[in-house]
Amino acid sequence: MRKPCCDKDGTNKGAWSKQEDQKLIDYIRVHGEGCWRSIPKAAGLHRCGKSCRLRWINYLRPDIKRGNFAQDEEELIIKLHALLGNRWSLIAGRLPGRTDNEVKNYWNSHMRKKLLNMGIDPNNHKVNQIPSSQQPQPDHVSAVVASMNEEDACKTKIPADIHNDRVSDARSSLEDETSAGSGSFNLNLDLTIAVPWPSLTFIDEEKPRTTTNECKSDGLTTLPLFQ
DNA sequence: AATATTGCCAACCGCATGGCG
DNA sequence: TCGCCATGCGGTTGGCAATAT
Repeated sequence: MRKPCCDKDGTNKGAWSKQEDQKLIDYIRVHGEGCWRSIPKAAGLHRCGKSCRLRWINYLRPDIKRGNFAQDEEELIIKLHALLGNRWSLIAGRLPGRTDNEVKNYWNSHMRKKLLNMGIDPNNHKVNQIPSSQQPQPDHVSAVVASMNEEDACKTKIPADIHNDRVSDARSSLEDETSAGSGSFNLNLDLTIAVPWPSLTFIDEEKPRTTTNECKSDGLTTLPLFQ
């Protein structure tokens, strides 16, 4: 039986107070991120390290972009989701200032519905046989999907592994998708995306995170599958 | 005005993974 | 090679606000 990630007794749960936020911010400003398990004690917080990490990453980090998603962000999410599946951290990594939790929530509450309304299955991005023709179209979302239907768009091979672990099953599912035959459409994978900013630590030389297939050039980072 | 329903989002939980001894 | 530990990730839940009845 796995031990709990932290001592459940004596730790606060639920919403964070302003005082707690401030303590965490102050601590990280001085000491930086790292060793989340020891941060609560060091910062004088009655929280588990996991909770601190989540709070910092999803809410307190100074570079978080809050508010509605822009049109191009939506388009990017759709493309990336078609490509990667529910790899929210990877998708968020391509959206400067957005967190995986935010992208996930936005997908589940907005995008999913939007696609369904358009007669598109949000899980596999296939157009349903009986599209809901009542929907007002096309907006930019349907335009994205339409672009994904273009012939010859899917020239790109999926690399052996993008992130080594879980992406591989996204890859296999994508391969199923793209090789499924005439029933499925091809995806436009021509995505060249600028490096989001420092939070892309997995390309940091000091922390090589198994993204051996990731390439950098001219200040842009492009996943091999997007090249 | 009161109650029920729905939607959103912050936070939690459990599992997977990688590093290290 | 194995086991432990810390961290990261994705799915799920709980609580609050907005909306409908």
